[in-house]
Amino acid sequence: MASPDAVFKALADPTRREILRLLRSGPKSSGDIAERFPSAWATISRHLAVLRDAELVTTERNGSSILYEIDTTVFQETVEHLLTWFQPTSRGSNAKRRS
Amino acid sequence: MASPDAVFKALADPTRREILRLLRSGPKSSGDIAERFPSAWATISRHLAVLRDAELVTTERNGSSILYEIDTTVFQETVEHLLTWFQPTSRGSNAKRRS
DNA sequence: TAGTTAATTAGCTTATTAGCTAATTAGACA
DNA sequence: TGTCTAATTAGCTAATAAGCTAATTAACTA
Repeated sequence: MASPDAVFKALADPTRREILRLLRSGPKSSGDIAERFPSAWATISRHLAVLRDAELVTTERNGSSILYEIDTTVFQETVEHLLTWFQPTSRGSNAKRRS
Repeated sequence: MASPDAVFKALADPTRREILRLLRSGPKSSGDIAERFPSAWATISRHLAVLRDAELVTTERNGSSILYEIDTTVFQETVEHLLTWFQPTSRGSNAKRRS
């Protein structure tokens, strides 16, 4: 399981968020992704490795290329993680009440 | 409005996430927060500044001290931001269909 | 097997950030 | 005003990460 650290760090970079955005329309190869960004292919490749370490994407070989696919599992866990911060513990006397 | 960049970067540090966790039980002063962490007060102070820049906390002076309070607004926006990544755009021919 | 294409890794530079101690600011209040 | 206390900012070091080009790996195909 990916650590929250890895996930938030991965999401902290705008290029990586753009890559994820791009992958919403379906799996793409490293080269396909790279050519839509001004950065060098090697740079994109490293971004992809970061996303994979964070388990935000999965890979699968398809003939001569490798397809990157968005994995929503970790997104869901992250959202749940964030949701736990929403409501105060409500044990403290200065916790605000819902109206 | 805080940028997603600032928000995710702020959340990427475990100490800052711990601080937010602590603030769930109610507003606390910089000193109160600092004494629960092994890091120096100045270090915690900088973490608090990062959280404030990301608009994850708000501050309010209370007598001789400054109270930090968690602000759930940006959390909500962030969750919504993440939710938009959940479902594929479903416009692409290789987007998976829901079963 | 040799060559070609796809992709990653190596090795470097530059920029950012976490941590520290010391110095400084900002209020509160006698 | 002068002095205490709370908190931040300054200035430093070490670690991390993004960017590049060049070198290397991995797999397909003639």
